[in-house]
Amino acid sequence: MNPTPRKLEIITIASALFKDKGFSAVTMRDIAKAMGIKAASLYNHIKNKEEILTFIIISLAEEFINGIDEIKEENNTCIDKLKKIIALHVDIATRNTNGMASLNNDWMHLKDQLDYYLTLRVNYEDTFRTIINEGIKKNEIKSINSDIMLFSILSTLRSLYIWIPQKEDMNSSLLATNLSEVLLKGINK
Amino acid sequence: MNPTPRKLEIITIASALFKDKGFSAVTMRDIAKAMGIKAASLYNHIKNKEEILTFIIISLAEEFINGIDEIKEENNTCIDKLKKIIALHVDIATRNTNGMASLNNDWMHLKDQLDYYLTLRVNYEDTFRTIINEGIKKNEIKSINSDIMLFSILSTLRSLYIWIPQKEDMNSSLLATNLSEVLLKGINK
DNA sequence: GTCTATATTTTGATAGAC
DNA sequence: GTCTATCAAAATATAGAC
Repeated sequence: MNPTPRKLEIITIASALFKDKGFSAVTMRDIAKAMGIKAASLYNHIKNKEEILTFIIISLAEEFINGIDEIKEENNTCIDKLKKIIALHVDIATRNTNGMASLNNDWMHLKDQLDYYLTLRVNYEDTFRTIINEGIKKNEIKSINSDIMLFSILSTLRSLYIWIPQKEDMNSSLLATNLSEVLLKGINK
Repeated sequence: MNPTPRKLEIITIASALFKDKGFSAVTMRDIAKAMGIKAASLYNHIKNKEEILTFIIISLAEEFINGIDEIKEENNTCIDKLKKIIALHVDIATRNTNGMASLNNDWMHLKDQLDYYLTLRVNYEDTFRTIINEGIKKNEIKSINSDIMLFSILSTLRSLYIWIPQKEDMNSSLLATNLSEVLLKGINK
C-alpha cells in the first residue's frame, strides 16, 4: 500500500475518470489515453484494474475510520464531536473529491477487499450512531429516532464531493461552519 | 413512452439489477437471465440497452418536476411547501426505490435524452431554490447561503432510496414527518 | 415471443522487442 | 518504462427458424 509516484499518477488520473463515468464504464484504454501512454504500459505499474479501485477506496475508508476514532476519544460535548465529524468530511472531500465518487458509488465492485471495506463502513456508522445516542442521553440532542438523524447527516456529508467543485469560492472552514449550522440547528427560524 | 406489460417487466427487473451494480456493469445477458429468457429475446420488446435506462430516468425526472410544479403554485407557507417536497421524495422513493438508483447514479449514460434530463434537473433545483429564497424573504427561514440549505436537504432526499429498504417497518408518512423535523429544525436541542 | 447462431466490437490482460 | 502485436473472453445487437 505504498505506491510509486507513477502508480499514484495512474490512480489520480483514474479517479477523475471514475468520477465522471463510474468504474465500470472506464476502460484501461481510457486511463492510458489520459496518461498519454498505451494500455499495456499500465500493467508495468499496476496488477490489474481492480487494484486501482481498491487503492482509491480503501485508503479513503481508512482515513475516515482513523478520523472518527480520534474524535470519539476526545473530551468534548457530543455536539462538538459532530461538528468535528462534519469538518472531517469537508476536509477529506476537499482534498480528494474524485476519490469520494468511487467510495460512494463503486465500492460494490471491490473483490479481494470488499469484506474489509464493509467492516470499516459498519464500524464508522456505529461510532457515528453511538455519538448521536450519547448526545440524546446527555440531553444535547433531540430524542428523535437516531437512525433518521444519522442517515440525514451522513447523506449530506457523503454527497459533498458533488458539490464542492461547484463552490470553489467558499473556503473549507466557512463551509464546515455553515454546514454545521444547517445540519445541527436546521433552517427554520 | 407507453410501454407494453412485457416491456415494463424488463424495465422493472433491469432497475433492480442497475441498483445493485450500476447500469454499466449489468449486461443484457444479466437482464435476460433474471427474466428467464435469452438476451436476444429482449430485443423483441426494447430497441437497445439505452432505452431501458432512458425510460427509468426520464419517467422519474418527470414525476419530480410535475410534483414540485404543483407544490410551488399552492397557496401555502414556504415551510409547508418544503414539507410537501420532502413528502414527495419519500413517496416516489418508496414506490420506485430501484429506479431512484439509476436517476442518481447513471444519468450520465443517457445519450438521446441527456440534454432533456439536464433541463429537467436544473428546473427542479431552480424551483426548489426559489422556494427557499422566498422563505428567507418572508422571514420563515434563516438567512444562510440558500445553496447550502438546498444542497443539504436535497442530498438527504436523493439518498432516501438507499435507506428506505432497510426501514420497511417505518411507514411513509411517519418517515416524512420525522425527516421534516430533522431537516427543517435540526437535531440540536 | 423465444430460440439458436452468429457478426462485430470492445475489453482486460499478456508476451516479447526496444 | 513504453511499445506493437495479439489473445481470449465478454459485450451489444441482428437474422432467421419455429
